[in-house]
Amino acid sequence: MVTIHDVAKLAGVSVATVSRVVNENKRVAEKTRTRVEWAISELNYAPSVLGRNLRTSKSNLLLVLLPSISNPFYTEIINGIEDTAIARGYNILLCETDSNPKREAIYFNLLRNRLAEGIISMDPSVNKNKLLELAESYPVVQCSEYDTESPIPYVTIDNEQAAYDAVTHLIESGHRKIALINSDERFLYARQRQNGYEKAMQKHGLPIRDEWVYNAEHLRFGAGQKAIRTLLQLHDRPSAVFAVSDVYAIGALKEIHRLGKKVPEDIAIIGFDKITFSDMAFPTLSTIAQPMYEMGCISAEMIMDEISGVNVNSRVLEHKLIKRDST
Amino acid sequence: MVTIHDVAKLAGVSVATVSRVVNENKRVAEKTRTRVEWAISELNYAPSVLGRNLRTSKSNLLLVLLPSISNPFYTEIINGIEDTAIARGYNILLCETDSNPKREAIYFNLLRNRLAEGIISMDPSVNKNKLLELAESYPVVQCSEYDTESPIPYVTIDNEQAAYDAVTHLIESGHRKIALINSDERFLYARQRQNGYEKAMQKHGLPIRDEWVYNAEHLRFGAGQKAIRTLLQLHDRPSAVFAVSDVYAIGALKEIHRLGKKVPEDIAIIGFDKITFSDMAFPTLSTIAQPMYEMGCISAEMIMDEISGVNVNSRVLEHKLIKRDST
DNA sequence: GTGAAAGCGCTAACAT
DNA sequence: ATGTTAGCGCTTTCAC
Repeated sequence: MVTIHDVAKLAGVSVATVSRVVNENKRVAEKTRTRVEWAISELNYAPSVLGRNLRTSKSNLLLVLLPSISNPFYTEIINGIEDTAIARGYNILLCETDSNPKREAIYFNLLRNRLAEGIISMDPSVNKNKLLELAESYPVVQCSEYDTESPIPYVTIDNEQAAYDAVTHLIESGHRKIALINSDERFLYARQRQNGYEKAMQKHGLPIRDEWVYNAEHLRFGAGQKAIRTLLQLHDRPSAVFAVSDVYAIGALKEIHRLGKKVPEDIAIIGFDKITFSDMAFPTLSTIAQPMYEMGCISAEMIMDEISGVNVNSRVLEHKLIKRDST
Repeated sequence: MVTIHDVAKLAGVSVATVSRVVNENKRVAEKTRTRVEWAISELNYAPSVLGRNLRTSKSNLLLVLLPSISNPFYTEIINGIEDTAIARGYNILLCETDSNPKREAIYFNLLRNRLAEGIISMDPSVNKNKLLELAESYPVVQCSEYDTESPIPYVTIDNEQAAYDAVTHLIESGHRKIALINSDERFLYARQRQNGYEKAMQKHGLPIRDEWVYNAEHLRFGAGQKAIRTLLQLHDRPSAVFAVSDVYAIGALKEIHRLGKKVPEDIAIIGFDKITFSDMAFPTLSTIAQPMYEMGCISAEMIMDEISGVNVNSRVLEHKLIKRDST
């Protein structure tokens, strides 16, 4: 490995001068600078991030914590984070936790070791206490999922209102028996969307039956298929379904079709997120659009501001009802 | 930040002893070990990756280079890489290059700086020369895309044979006019699959018309939609299409449906990869299954073997024709 | 069994 | 304008 010493030797200067050139410090004579730059390219020298970090605690690296890379919802947020980070000279390190506390701990340590300068958490199953403890000493931002009672800044949408809008759309389309495919209630967004569902139903004097609320296990197409199978077997069958994720909704769409029924005639479906696939499904999926890309951009801005000592405020962004063929 | 010195002080020992305990070196008295361990947990100490790396060049970090996180094809490979790496104590750093040489350079430097110990490249647009140069000094493995003439070990499938199988399936279903939706011909897989397409056509004495070969721009659904629109406008229209990616095929499926035509009656479609969504599309997509997860596992094994000095050989894995409703 | 000290590559005072 | 040097947190000889 080529070190700063090799360059200094070849250029016939001290390591300090090389460091000055590399860091674009002004106080170097033009002639010296040229010679050093020549030596650098001659040796194909790249400064060690390790050595630099150790000295300056500056890695220009951001950690992004997410439960799984397989969900397209995160994919689009990440695009936003990346573009924004890159523009300000930061690079990101994607950390898939798989909801595994051990892996989470490894990534937290990366931050505590100053290998990264800040962390954006999108993991709903993150250990809230550990994250809070981390946030006391290091820059932390939460994206999408957050904690109502913690001081950690976040960017999100109004999940309750969004769910309310989705269900109201179904009601206004003439549905009275509306089911909910929810994910794990441990997650804040799941509870908030369930609240929105319930409020919309109550507002219109519609009954909520326990058996119409289905909690899916994993965030996969298969879970949506299983959910709709259960719902369709009910004695008192719902005529419409609100799924808290497009992934569930698309699985449901597929399964309904496989069973020879029609959407929205036999049963209407609305999803949540507006992932790219939602427009490729048959029929096209009505959904609640989250500004994923923007959420990514904003959380990246927030974390970089925090790092540079600027005060940041949480943000609640706008969602949008997208009416398509499934309702 | 808590350092090894803090722990040493609290435990009343030297930093060397703390280091021994942390690294599970045998030569520490039971009593001392207990006291040190107590101090560690008392202070919530986590060894600095930075300091350790600088000394040992051991980061237990793997770099994974990919063009875009949005393609589900990569997602499943990454799952395989992650599971395998984690099992052997490595963590991975996902690096999205967006086919941008500058970003590529940043990640290469991470390797040259020993911040990571090896790199798995899945980027078809990677700079072959730079990668080759890197491979002379550091562990490098290519996954899916590779270079026929370079000594860098790779894991892939037989793209030509797989494409041949896909097209043969269409021919055996009675099609004679078969179009190809390909991606950028700069990519090896694109050229190989085109070869397979041509060989299958020639083998059965079928004509290949230039206008039946469409090169899409970006790997997005929209590109598939655009491609099929062009193909359907041809005077001499193909009755079947082989798309080199499920993403193109699904876009095509959607567009055909939107135009009021039927698959496979009006036009048959076969894709490539077998991404999860291919089974959610309407109709379900026939495709060539790549063992993505396995490819990930094997490339991870390969890179870790390389790192530990074990000799590794390139691997060509089996593909499989999946007949579903679109053909 | 344990400690002292050198040194990994780098930056930033401080000196010249 | 440039060089000298301490020290970032850690591991690892080499003494004791």
